[in-house]
Amino acid sequence: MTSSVPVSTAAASAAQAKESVTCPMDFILRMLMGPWTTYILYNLRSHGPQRFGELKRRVSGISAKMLTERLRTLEGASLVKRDYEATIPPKVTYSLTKRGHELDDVMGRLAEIGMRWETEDAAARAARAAEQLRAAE
Amino acid sequence: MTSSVPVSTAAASAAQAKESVTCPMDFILRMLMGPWTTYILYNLRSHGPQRFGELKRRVSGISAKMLTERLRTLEGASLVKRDYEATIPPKVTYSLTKRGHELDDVMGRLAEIGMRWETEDAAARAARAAEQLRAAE
DNA sequence: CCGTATCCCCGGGGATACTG
DNA sequence: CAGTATCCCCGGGGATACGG
Repeated sequence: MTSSVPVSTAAASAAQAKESVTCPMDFILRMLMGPWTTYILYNLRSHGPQRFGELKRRVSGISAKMLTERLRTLEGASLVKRDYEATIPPKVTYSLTKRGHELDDVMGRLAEIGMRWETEDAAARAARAAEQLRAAE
Repeated sequence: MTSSVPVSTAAASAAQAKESVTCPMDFILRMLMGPWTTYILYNLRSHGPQRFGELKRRVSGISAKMLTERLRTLEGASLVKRDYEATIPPKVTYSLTKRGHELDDVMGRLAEIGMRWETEDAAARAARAAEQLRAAE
């Protein structure tokens, strides 16, 4: 998700709405589609609540600016919770909200489908390669 | 999804892989996350196979360049099928592949969750507004 | 440690014009 | 009709430096 992941422009969304061809899952996908979002949610799921720096280290390559922006967005969508402890040094912990966990089974299904396709594609490639060899003989 | 939706950069993906914190659903989400992608899949689902111009009209606001690029990507991922008839004028029809339809139930679930959240949020806003009024009296 | 502020650059994507 | 080619511009996002 390094590239920009502008999902759709506001103008486009407006246009969609006008045409009343609105997509019910657009809102939620627009969220998931954000750059780095899946990595963030995935890490919060698999490693549990964690601090900003921890998360930043795990989602390798992300900039602080980007991570902050994504977390704020997810927070705004009530998918992620931010816990601030005003100790010195300060300690901020992020975790999935109840709503965030509602995506668990969908995420699981997507992961399952993704993995199945991956193996199917690998098998197809292997079959093609074998065919190539056979033809070459 | 008007904005650019570069999901993650190749570098980021590579970094992820290196850290072996790979997300199994990343591939598939990277696909769904592409700009306009959901609109396209949604339209192909609800209106069935259709021609380029038809699709372009429905996904209002999208440019020909973008639509072409997205369709090529979806084709490459075997989610969409392209049928070309060399008549004059030429006729090109796009439709979901079998694999494309494998996303149907996940899409359905996402749509359901999205709509539920929408109504929940609307209710919450209404409650808040009512509270405001009550406080103002 | 957890951010925000500033700067700057690159390329994504729209508009237009043109071809098969 | 279904694209491709060209141009051009805007802002997304990284790097750096700094504040709470």
